[in-house]
Amino acid sequence: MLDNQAIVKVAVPRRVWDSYDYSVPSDTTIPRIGARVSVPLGRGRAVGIVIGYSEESKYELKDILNVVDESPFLSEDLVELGSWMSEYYHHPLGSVFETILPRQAINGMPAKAEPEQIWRLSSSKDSQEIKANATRQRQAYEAIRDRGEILESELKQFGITKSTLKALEEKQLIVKSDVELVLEVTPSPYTLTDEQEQAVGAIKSSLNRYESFLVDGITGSGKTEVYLQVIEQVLRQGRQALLLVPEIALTPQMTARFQERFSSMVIVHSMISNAKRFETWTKAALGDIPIVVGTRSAIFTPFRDLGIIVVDEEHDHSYKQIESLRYSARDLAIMRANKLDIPCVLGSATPSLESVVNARRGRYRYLRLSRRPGAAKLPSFHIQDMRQREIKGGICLPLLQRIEHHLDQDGQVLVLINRRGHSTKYFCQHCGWMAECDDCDVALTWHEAPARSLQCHVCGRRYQPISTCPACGEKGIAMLGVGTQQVEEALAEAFPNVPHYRIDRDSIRTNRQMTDMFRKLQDSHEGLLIGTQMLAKGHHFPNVTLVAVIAADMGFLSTDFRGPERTAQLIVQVAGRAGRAQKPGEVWIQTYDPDNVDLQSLVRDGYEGFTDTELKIRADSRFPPFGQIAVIRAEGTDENAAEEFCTEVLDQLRPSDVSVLGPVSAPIRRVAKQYRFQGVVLAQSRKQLHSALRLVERMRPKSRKTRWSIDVDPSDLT
DNA sequence: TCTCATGCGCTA
DNA sequence: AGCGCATGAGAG
Repeated sequence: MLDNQAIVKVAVPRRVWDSYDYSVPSDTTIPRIGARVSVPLGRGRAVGIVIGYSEESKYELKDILNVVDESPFLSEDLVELGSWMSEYYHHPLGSVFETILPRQAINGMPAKAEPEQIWRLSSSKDSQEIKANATRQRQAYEAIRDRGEILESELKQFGITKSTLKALEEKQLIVKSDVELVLEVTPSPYTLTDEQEQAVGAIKSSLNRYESFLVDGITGSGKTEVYLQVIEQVLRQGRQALLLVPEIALTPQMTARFQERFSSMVIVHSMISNAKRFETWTKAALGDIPIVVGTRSAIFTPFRDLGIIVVDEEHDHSYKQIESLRYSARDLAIMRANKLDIPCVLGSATPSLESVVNARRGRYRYLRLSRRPGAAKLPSFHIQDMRQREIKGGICLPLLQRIEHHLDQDGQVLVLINRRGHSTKYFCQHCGWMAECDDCDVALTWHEAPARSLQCHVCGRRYQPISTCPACGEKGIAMLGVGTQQVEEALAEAFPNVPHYRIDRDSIRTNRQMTDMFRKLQDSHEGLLIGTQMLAKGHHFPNVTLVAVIAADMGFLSTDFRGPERTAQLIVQVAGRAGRAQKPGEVWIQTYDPDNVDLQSLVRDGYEGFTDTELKIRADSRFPPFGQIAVIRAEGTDENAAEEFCTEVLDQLRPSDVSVLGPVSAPIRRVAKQYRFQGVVLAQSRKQLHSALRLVERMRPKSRKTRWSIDVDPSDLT
């Protein structure tokens, strides 16, 4: 081997902690950082990413087999981000790149980007030539006509295929051409409020350098318009933009707003096919896509020249991946913006406590949008003490009367109950037996719909209903605990003439169903909506004048340190969907614990008041954002092995200057036959936390059946 | 992760 | 001895 041979450091997509060194044959051009290379690995081969170079290596090196990409597949900032993630999340470097890269990239698929096609009508012919039964063709034709011109990829989203377009093309009704990346912006139809103006100005003044902003804007205050205007500015500079959204299926108006405003945009989300994601990647990397809108994993999209990252609804927990590599896309957005020296905008009506504290400490610039454009008023909050009240379908009588009152006044009522199903307990009155999942340590939920069955809400397993108790043989089956179906049943009985709609995962499976239901509601005066947290996202309900929160206690009294935060966010988000028109709304929260401090401050001083109260509690307990936290989890079918390994890891941590709590079994001890144990690691500083975790990160359980993980900045302790 | 070497229990 | 399976280590 020659002395001066080039050596590349390659991250191989396997569960390994370090990069591997390979030599580059002298007749091969040295691959660039971020490029994929095919390398021999053990007996086989792998496609990895070049993450650096080296002068020498202590290993007997093998040559790389070939260079897959001439221009880098991952931008350099993503290569750095990958290494940073491996250290920060204490996760093997190779697995980190496995998470970052789309499947096709790991399989070595070449990154060739075909030019995007755009369709428009041809001048001469008219639509008479489309046969009456060719509904797809008509649909495509009309979409193209209505928009003037439209991307083929957008048409595909409406379910229009290449063959449909080809048929229209042959009829000479439409023509296609390659997309020229000319930015087309439809002017804003809105006049900005002073606050919006200020926010836009502040962000625009720091384009081209790193700064983070927290846009704390109540629902309806026009955060989206702020995003649109700053992104427009970034695009005018010829740079690209990344917008992260919680769950694209539930944020239709956000994507619609962007599509109306900008000509070429691509939607990426976690549900999209791998092929599509790969294509989007290669195009964004080449600079052929100006804006990418996507969920969590879109944070790993490579860009040629990214100019801004916006994280909408930054408090949303779907930004945190809760398995394997447990990253937070919101935190990575900040990291990535910092590395690229570009601004990062976090927006929310209910900012996370972390972000609130970061803003207060001056790490983020705080931008507040406290007013709604137009006359729309904010709802008022009230507590309904339900102690010693008669209860019907989970709702106490005074609240039921209030619902009646609002319905009489032609107002719609929204009832929030964050539990699917009919009854959460199914038991024998005679002997006390209760239906539980065979594979999990949880009670089964009784469902009337879509089929009468018992369901495990943890693993999804279903069971047939029974008429006699399997323990004592008596016919004494009864139910307790209220879910959406039971509330719906009770309200339908109480108000038989009012149309009611249930919104949960069982009743609404597609975005279309949601939209249809939403339309019906808009057209009618009266209406009862009963639903879960699905109500907190996406659609607004302008005719709703009363929001009734049925089971807030579960959340506020939850043992999880983030329970109250989540509950407050959910209530405020749902409240924000209501009463946007002239009618001011009311929010009533029924509770058995009216003196709860979190609840009191929420009702008295709104989300901001809640934030102050809850931050004091967090400060006292040294939990985030006033301390650094990680959770060690171990699970396996062998209960003792899992617990022992968890103990072993925690014992290794104890001597360092962190506090270690546990091991304890997880709140649900067994899920899908796996016994779960966990421990909490609390530290004063990041440095302390990470040097402690470094001691244990490479530990391996005795048996392969025991699996374990480190969760840095956990979103909850479940 | 994937692959291979090792070693143990079981059977004949 | 020979087979199947679980376990542990290494890959550059």
